[in-house]
Amino acid sequence: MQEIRSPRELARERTMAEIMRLAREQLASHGAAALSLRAVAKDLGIVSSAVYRYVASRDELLTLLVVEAYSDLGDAVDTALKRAPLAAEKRFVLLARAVRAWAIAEPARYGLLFGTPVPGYHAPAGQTVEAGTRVVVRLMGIIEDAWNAGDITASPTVPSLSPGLAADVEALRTEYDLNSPGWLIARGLGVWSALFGAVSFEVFGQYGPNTLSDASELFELSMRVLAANLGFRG
Amino acid sequence: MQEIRSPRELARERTMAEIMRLAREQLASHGAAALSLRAVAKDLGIVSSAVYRYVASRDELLTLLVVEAYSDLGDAVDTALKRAPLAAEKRFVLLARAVRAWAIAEPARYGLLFGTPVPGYHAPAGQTVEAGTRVVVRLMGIIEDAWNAGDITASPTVPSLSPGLAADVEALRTEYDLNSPGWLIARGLGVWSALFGAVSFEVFGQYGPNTLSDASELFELSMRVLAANLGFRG
DNA sequence: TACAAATGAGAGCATCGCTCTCTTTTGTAG
DNA sequence: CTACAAAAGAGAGCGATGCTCTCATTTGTA
Repeated sequence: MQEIRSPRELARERTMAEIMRLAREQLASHGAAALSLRAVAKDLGIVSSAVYRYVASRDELLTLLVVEAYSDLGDAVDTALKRAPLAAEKRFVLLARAVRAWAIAEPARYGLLFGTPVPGYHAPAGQTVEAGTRVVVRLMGIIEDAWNAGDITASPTVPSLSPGLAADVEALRTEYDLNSPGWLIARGLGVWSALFGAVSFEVFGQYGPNTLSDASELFELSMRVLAANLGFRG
Repeated sequence: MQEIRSPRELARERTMAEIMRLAREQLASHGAAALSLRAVAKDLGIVSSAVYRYVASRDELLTLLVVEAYSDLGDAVDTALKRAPLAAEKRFVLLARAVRAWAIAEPARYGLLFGTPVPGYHAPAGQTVEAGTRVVVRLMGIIEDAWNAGDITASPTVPSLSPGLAADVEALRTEYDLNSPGWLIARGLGVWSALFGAVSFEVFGQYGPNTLSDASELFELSMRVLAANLGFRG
């Protein structure tokens, strides 16, 4: 299945990869909203208008960065779960740690994915949505496996769902072919947002300047509480 | 304590308030990073350089908006808790709903507070930090009252804290004069971040385009789970 | 080798934050 | 009531930004 690539295509791909690399650098050093096509062109040794031969607009470059970042985050999570132990709680904690570690290592790219939507920019539905679901799909997979293995204790509280939520969850269940009960899926969504809430607070500095000397310990505790919310059998 | 205000001061305050109003409008319509001093000046019927008589820089205007937004959010929470019932869980849910309602009504200002830090902008420690603590102080107050009233059941899981976290929590306890045990305070911090995680996911559209027809029901469920994490007695 | 496509250069437009100088308004002190 | 100083606004200008247009050059290939 080796695609035949002409020298032209190869050169184009190299330049494109270089543009992405420089854009990633700028993103990391100056932040998402300060990403400048002119600066990328200058770093590339190219005049600003020439970069439009490769990227249609600044927004398109942002979209490429978003998709790439989602992909890298998904890869980081997959790698962490690659040869992980079977216990659901442990797998959940590994997933959570992988998200946190990636976010701390790449705060600007994390902010691009989970921070304020950049002004005027709307992600084209198709490309980004699929890439963005990898983490939650993995999370749901862990929950699903635990449920099927009987490793989830019965719902401690609030087992019944309101009708609208029940319908939404039912749609998710059919779309992703899930076997878990509705209340578990709904809790999974809540745990999902709570996980990213903890990571965002830490990465975005919401805990304040001097309140936490070691946020990782609070994170570990919170993840254990979230795991308990899912009813994972100890 | 009526300050004597000269006509000059009054005119200045009026203009300043007008600048803030127009800035708030721009923030809402075009997003935080697109906030433009020149556009504010134009809306005000003033040339761009004249606005620098009132605001030293774009960053200073952003700081003013941040402080004002924190203040409004704090007011919204305080109002919701004003004549609230005494049950801790109910008070917690009221606080959570107030945060969510404010965030949905003012997504751009919410993003200014809890989204990606704006590029190059660093909040001056003094002004913003104090304003930013009002919600978590209220949350801790609810927890504290419940604990003192004996309305919190013993820690279901993970009662002991790792040493670093224990030290951080101890510092918080003395600073805010809290009586609650360390594990409860730590859980409060986790619930705090989880609450804002849920709100951010909804406001920033992280749940995806078609996954939730009514996010409020998922929110209600998640808040009940978080309340249970705090051990509030039903 | 000759041609066409791909690529780059350069000028230009409207916008931005911000600084500088100059003019006008405005409150107030004498 | 008038004269003056302080405050406020006007305008030009600097170095940026995203993006478009036209023109020149490079480059693979037929």
